[in-house]
Amino acid sequence: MKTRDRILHTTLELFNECGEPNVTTLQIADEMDISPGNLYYHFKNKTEILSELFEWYEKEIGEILDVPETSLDVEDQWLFLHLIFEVIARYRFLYQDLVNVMSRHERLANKFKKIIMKKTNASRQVCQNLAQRRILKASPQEIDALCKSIVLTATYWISFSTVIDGEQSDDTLNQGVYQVMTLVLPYLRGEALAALREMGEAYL
Amino acid sequence: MKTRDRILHTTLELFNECGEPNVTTLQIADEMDISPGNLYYHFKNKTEILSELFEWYEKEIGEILDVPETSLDVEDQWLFLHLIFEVIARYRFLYQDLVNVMSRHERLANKFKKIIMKKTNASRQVCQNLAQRRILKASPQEIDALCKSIVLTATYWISFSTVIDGEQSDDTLNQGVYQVMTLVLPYLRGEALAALREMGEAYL
DNA sequence: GTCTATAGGAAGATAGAC
DNA sequence: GTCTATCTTCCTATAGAC
Repeated sequence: MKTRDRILHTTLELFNECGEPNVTTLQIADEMDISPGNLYYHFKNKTEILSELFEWYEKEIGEILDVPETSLDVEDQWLFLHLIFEVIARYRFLYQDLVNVMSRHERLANKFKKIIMKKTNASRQVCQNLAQRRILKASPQEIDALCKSIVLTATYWISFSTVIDGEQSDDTLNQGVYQVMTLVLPYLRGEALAALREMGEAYL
Repeated sequence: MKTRDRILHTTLELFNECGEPNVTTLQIADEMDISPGNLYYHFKNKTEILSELFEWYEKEIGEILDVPETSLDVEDQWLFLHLIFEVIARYRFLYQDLVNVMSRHERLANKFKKIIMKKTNASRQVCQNLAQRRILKASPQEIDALCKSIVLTATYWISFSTVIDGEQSDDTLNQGVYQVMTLVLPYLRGEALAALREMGEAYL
């Protein structure tokens, strides 16, 4: 792996572990056993590293969100949710210092906002589709509020469980998926409700 | 007002506006037109100011949470929720850089965790009470998950709306209360459901 | 591409006069 | 109680040799 790429990977790891504001360029260089001068040969400054990591994130999340969800089975939609959670976990440094990072980088803030919108729209499509197929019963306002709750939960789940559990464990993500399930559950009817309840058991 | 108190008030304002990590002791002193030396006469360091502000927060939130909620009418419980949101808004700097601030202050992290637990217990009591009175219909697991969602939403609502709306407006808090309402709504039955729906209209 | 050395600056905190 | 001056430390970023 080229030095430039190693810098990006090391930085991502340190950001996730210590929080972006707490990581210095010297620390990154130290961790890799290169000199700070070398780091600055590859990147103009810390912001440039951050921007490139954000592009990685944008690409990965985009690839998932761009799949037309309406074509999916109900079960597949939980897989879809799982994939979203996994990307968020991989770039959790963005979420754990969200307001802070975004307040210092206006360009990223706008892009991030768009991604949140995209997520909200994706979950709205899923819900409306389920409503049409009579699997889910909810008014348009209820669907709007539900989707907001889904995105809010997905956005902050990892931070929240870090606060209450101290550290993340292996099934932090599973619990997040389960938590989103419980948001949708009361709106489901008949056999879909039973099926989801059963799936939920597996997560407990 | 004594200088010591002025420092605390000014700091709270700056923390909420700029984020705790972005506020320096010099900035606080400048804002008040005193010297940094004077500030350090009243407080040993920045952490000591933060700790005292946290004690304010702890006291204010404690006073609300210590009211026995089970004695309240359903309508009063929304007022209760509103009061919680107001305190969170007054100390929003804690919430906007939650992971960051807590990772640098272990003592505060433990206390904050306890407050989250207290909030979860309070909302569980409310829900169980409503369930006993047959106003709410949900299994114990459902109540657990619901309460987690309520606390998660209350915790991150202000941050979330900052991200999606850019700035906070006057009814950010109202929208937060509404959002929590929509979490509870699908579990309500009969006239309580209708009453809450009606209340919800007022918030839209 | 990589290193060493260092400039330049910001932030936390202290000393000592008034 | 308050000020000015200053120390120290840490971090970003650059210069110049190899």
